[in-house]
Amino acid sequence: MRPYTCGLDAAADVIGGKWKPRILWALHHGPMRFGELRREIQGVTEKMLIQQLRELEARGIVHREVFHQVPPKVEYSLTELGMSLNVALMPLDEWGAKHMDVLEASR
Amino acid sequence: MRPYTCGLDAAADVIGGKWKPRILWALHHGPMRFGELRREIQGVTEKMLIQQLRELEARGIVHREVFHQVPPKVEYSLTELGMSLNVALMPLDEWGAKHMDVLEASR
DNA sequence: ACAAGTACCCACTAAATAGTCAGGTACTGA
DNA sequence: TCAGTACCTGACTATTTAGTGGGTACTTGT
Repeated sequence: MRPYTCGLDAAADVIGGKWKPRILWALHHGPMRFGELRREIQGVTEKMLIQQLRELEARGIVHREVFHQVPPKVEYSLTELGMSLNVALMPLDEWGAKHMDVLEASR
Repeated sequence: MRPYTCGLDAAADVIGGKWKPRILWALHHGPMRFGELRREIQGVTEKMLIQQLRELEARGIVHREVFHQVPPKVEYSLTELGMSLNVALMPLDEWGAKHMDVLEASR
């Protein structure tokens, strides 16, 4: 595991993963339950969603809160760090949105 | 190949790949030859570097210019689109740099 | 003659990542 | 009792991504 060579390198490592950007995007508007996330991010399997959420949790990006209820309720939200990450991601989102057509065409 | 759901999704697809952020970072200061890039981005293999460069070229992010000389010379540089991407990546780089210590610790 | 530098390509393997499917608990409502 | 919801876990497979080691063609330096 080589050390990060620049901030971008470190950030890429955190958001790398097929579903992480979508998760971050979904959580932008507030806390969400597991099931809500699953419905929101269509195409993701339960397993992958859990896996990616756990990774983001381990990195301190998302917070996982279990409510001891029946049926069970688990809420995921962005931490302070997660929110600051999302802020840093905004220009990138705008860039992607702006050039969406060209990008769609070239893949 | 699902359509992009948001700009972030599209952008992540473009910069996704083990070496792409490093390449973008390296080209930030101007055009570079293949060999220079290889030396700059230590740890990358020739094959991966070529592969990722080709992908970035196909996406319109980098420009490849061949000089018909012996020994051969090929120069890679950022296109307008590539430069705008790099600008959008700057906050992310800063975020990564700022939280480098926490991020290093949690992997 | 021969190694070294330049910018690659190709076949193959290994590792990382993602997906499928079956299960498991602790309930609620019919 | 039986289906249904919510939130998972673990075994296994498939796909994608990355790495290894070889080869090309040509020239300059020793």
